[in-house]
Amino acid sequence: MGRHDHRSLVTTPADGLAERRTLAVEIADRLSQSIFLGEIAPGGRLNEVEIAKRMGTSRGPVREAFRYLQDLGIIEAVPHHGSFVVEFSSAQIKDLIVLRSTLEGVAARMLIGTRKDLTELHVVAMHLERAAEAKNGSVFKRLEWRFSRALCEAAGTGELVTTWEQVYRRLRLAFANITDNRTLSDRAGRYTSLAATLKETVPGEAEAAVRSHILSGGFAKLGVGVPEYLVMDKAIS
Amino acid sequence: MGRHDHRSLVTTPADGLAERRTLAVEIADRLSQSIFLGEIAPGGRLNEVEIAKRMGTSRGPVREAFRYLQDLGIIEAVPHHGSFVVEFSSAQIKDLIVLRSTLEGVAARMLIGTRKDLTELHVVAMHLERAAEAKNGSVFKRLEWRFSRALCEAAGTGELVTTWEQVYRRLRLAFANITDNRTLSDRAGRYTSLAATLKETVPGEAEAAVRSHILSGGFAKLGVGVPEYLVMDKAIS
DNA sequence: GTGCCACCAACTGTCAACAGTTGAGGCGCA
DNA sequence: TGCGCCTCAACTGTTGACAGTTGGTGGCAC
Repeated sequence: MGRHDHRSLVTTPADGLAERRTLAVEIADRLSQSIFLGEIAPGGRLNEVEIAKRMGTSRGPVREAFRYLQDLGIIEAVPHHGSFVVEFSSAQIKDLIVLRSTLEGVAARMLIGTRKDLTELHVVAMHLERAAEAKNGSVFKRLEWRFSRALCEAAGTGELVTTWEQVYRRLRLAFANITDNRTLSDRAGRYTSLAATLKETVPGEAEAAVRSHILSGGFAKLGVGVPEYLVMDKAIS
Repeated sequence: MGRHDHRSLVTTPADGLAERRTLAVEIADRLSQSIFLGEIAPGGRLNEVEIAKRMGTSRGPVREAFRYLQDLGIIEAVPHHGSFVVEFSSAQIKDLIVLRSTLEGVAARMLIGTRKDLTELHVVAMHLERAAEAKNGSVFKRLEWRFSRALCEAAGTGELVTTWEQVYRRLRLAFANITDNRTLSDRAGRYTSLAATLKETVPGEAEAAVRSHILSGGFAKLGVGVPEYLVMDKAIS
C-alpha cells in the first residue's frame, strides 16, 4: 500500500502537503491503538489529566484527540461526565455487518461496472492463502482489511472509502474479543473463489457475491445464520 | 419527530441525561448553519480568532467546534494552515449519490424483511404532495429529508442512521447551489408511488425500488443519466 | 436507623497568554 | 531588472491556571 505500513487512523484529507503531525493526532493514534488492543475496555473511561500526564502534554491536545476519536466512532463523550470507549449491542453489530456488506457490495458493482483492474484483489487473496498456511492470524486479519479496502479504493472516490472505513473500524472494535471458529484456510479459500468470481461476472452478480461473502462471514462469527431477507438474489445486469 | 424541531447536528450519543449544551457544540451548530446557508462558501476559510470574537468566547471552544464539524464532514483541517469548508468534485457527488441510494436501499430491504410499520412513510409522502401543491420548496426539502430518515430509523439501530446521516449531510452541502429542474409535484408523485410500492412488495424489490428512486433523482439534479451498471434488477426474494 | 443537607474531591469546561509555523513583502545585491 | 535572503504579520499549536459541575461522603436532626 502506501508509504507507511502503520498509517495514521486520523487522516488529514485531501492533500499531500499535510505530512505534519500535530500532538493531538499523535495522542489520538496512541489511544486508539490502546483501545483496539483492549488495554482500555469497552465502556472504560478516559481521564483527561491522567492521559495528559502520561503523554507529557497539557490537556488541550488530549481534549482534541478525544474529539478525533469521537469522530472515528470509537469513543463517546458525555458533557461534564467524560469520554468512554463505545460498547456495542448485538443488534448494533448485526447492523454493522449489514452495512459493511452493503458498502463493499456496491463497491464491487462499481468495480465491475467500470471495468477496473482486479489484480490487487487476486494478489491479496494469494497472500491470504499463504498466511492461512502459516497459521498467522494477525497477518491474516490485516490482509482481510486490505482486501476490503482495495475493493473500496478501486471502486470510487474517497467518499466510499471514508464511509466504509467508519463502519469497518467500529466493526473491528465490536469484534475485538470475538474469535472466528472457522479455519483460516477455509476463510482464505472463500476469498480466492470470490476473487475468481469477480474476475468474470456482471455488476449485479458481483454485488450479490461480495455481499453474501461478508454476511455469511460476519454472522458466522456471531454464531447465528444470515436472516433470509438479507440474502440477495444474483441479479443479472 | 423529537422534541426539538431544530435539533442539534452534533448528537451526544447514547443517553438522555445529556441535555447540557457545551459552548463548543453551540458554536459548531451556528457555524454549520452558516455553512449550509452558503454564508461561508465552499473552500472558504474559518479563522479561529475571528470566530471566537464573533461568538464572544475564547479560541478553545472554537477549536473544539472545528473538530466537530470535521467529524461531520463539512470542513477539513490542514495543520498550521487552517480549516476550510469542503468542496466536492462531480465524481465525489456521484459517489455520494450511489452511497445514499445503497444505504437507503438496504434500509428498505430490512424494513420489509422485518415487517416494520410503514405508516410514517405514507404520512410524509402525503405531506410532500401538499408541500408540492403549495409550491413550498424549503418545506419540501425538509420533508424529503424526513422521508429518508424515517426509512433508516425504522430499519435498524443507530448505526445505519449515523452512517446515512454522514452521507446525506455531505450530499446536501454538495447540492447547496444546485436546483432540481423537475417540478415539485412530479417529485412528490414519485414518493407517493414509492411508498405504495413498499407497502406490498418483497425485500429485494424494495431495495431495488428505493435505490432507483434515489439514483434517478440524484443524477437528474446533475443533469446526467444513471450509469447502466448501477441499475439494479428487481430481484425477487 | 433514616433521611436530608452541606461540604469536598475529582473531574470537565473555559480562558488568556505564549510558542512555533507559514507565506508574503521588502530589501540588498549581483 | 531579477534573484535570494530577511523580517514580519497573521495565523495555528500548546500551555497552565481558573471556573463550574457532579456525585459521593460525612455529619446532623429526627
